[in-house]
Amino acid sequence: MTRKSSSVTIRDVARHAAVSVATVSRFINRNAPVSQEVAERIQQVMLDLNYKPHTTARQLATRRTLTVGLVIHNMHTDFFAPLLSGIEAVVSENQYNLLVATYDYKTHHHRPLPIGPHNTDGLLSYSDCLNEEQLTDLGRQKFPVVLIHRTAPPHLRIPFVTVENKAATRKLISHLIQVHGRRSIIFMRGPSEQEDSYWREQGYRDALDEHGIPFQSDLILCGEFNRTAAYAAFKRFLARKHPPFDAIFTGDDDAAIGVFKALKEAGLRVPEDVSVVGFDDARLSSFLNPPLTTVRAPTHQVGSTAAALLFDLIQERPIEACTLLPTEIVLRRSCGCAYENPGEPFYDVVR
Amino acid sequence: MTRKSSSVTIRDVARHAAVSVATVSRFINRNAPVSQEVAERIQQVMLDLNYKPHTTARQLATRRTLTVGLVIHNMHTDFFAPLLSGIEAVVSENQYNLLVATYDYKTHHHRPLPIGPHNTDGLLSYSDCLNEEQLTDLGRQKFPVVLIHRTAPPHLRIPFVTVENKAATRKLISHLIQVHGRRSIIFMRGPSEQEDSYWREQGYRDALDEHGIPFQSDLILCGEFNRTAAYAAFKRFLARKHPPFDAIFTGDDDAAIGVFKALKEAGLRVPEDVSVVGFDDARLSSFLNPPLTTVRAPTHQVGSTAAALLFDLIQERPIEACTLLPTEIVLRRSCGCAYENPGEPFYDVVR
DNA sequence: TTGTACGCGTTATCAC
DNA sequence: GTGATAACGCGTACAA
Repeated sequence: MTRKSSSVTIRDVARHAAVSVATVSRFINRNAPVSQEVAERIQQVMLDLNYKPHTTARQLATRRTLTVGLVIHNMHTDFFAPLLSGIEAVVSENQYNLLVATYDYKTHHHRPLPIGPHNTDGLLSYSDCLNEEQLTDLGRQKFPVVLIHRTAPPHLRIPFVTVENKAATRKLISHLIQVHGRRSIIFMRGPSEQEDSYWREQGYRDALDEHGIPFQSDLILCGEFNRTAAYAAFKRFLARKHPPFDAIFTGDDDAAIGVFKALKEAGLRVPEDVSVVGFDDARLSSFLNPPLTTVRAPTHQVGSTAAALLFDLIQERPIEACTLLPTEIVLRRSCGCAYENPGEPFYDVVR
Repeated sequence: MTRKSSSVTIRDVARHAAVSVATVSRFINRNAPVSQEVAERIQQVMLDLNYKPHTTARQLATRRTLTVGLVIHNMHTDFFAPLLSGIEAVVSENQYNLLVATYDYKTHHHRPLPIGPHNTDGLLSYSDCLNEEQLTDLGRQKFPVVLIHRTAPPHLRIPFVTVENKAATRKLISHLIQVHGRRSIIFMRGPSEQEDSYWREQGYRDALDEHGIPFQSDLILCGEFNRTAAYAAFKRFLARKHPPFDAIFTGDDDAAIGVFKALKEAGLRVPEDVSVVGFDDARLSSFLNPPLTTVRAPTHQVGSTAAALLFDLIQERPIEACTLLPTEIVLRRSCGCAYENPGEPFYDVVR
């Protein structure tokens, strides 16, 4: 195969510096001593020729890509930016590259995963983008994977990072009951296979139990963690025969936006008529009208922690298999709380 | 060099199927006819062995990475998600991979660009992440680059995609003057080398001229397109001896959030005392209190257009060198407008 | 400290 | 249609 290549290779450098390619390679990778004068000569030639090592060739020779991948459903949520930001910080700190792809086995299952052992050294997978079969397959190859916002299938030892959902939700629902006297609290679920949603619901049920309030399946809606779906679901709920309600846990902050709109259209006031609370403390939540009471999830930290774990895995350091990051409730006005200190800013500028 | 490699290669497939690697390669790439029975045999062996072509080796042989890169300052802005989303859609549609990196020559200039000809087939560069020298260097190598939200240095033929800033800003400022009778309008700049900010300022000046209002440099502040910086800058402005003002163009929507807070703390009402307008129509802008009057910038489309151009470049199709996407003003309440139609939703759920 | 020579997994050219 | 084999650019035993 005779191909002309315009780019300058390590061979060109070696020839101009009158040394062997091995010596140039050693100089570049600093993995074996090179005499002072030879080093200087190579350095100069590299500059003159504007030599750049060819990443792909290096990858093939070393069998390492120095790249990690992130697989995620989509990028439309407020969740995405802080998560990616946390990941990217750790990745660049480790001098690695980051490949991102949107993928969901439910819609893409006919297609192979765009990111995997063939082009990365490790993978971060968000929620249920990958199914159990895919995870099993990766596990069998001992390919480094860290799961984000989901736990690992029991037979696989895949580390994961998620946030504490249950206790925080329980605390928030208890707050609605104890402080604001709410007793008919709607719970909006997220996407069906979402673990966060499952644990939040457990917290909700626990809080009801704790206060002797019977669980009513009529008060369970599906907001899909999404403003549009939540809006539609809540409109349908209002339109049909429904039990009375005085509060809503929207599932997440994005869904709260849709609920706000539906309530507004129905002429219901927040928080006077209905308390509304969310989950995540997204970037916009404190700017909603009224500001949203919610649970703060350390999304940036979820990303950085997951990435750090992935590097531990890649470098074969011992790791923590389960990471549950702490959350805290943030009381604002939508639940009925008021700022007692009038000097406290309505708008939080610095987060 | 003797390395044990656990992965199954094209050679293994060839051996098991009793054909040559060339035939297997042809079958995989469908670039030459292969007899029916051989094809079936290869297919079966590939399944049995769970063979996956090695991307890196393929890249080295073809000299193509099937990957494009995005270089961006940081991911903290609301701007980032729709931009990336637009890019990713086109990239995956073209069966390419996307490498993302945060980089800014002003802070990273000691480090080489993590993404470039060595690991991608093309580059998208946001704003002023790369300096002219770096762009010149890439241009010399005829490496495909598309700039986002900045124009190309005049001597380089690098296509770019940005939005119409000047006319929209002029229209918005004129609206403040004509409809709301504002005449002392603060203008907040963005980061100093930001071209968007420059053109928005031209639009501002034109609007003043048009209505015979003298330009006052005392009314020019620097909000940095950032809520925290805008808050601080505006607080300083209020604290010092300053001319009277009755409206503020905040530069972008993020900065408007900081301005909202500072006004609130100063006991000034929006829009009764001061009209506030932004630029971008970020995801949260219609949810602010009051909803923000602004200019809608098609950020998702900026991303998808830039990516599409990059593929044109890579595939050597003819391209449009300059793309200026249209913007439109969005009147909400912060300028003083009210919704005339009471049925119109306060919250826009579907964008 | 340096050079030689081979291997990494694939594509593509050539001959058959 | 098919097979043998030289690239692709670099890393690294091994020998010197």
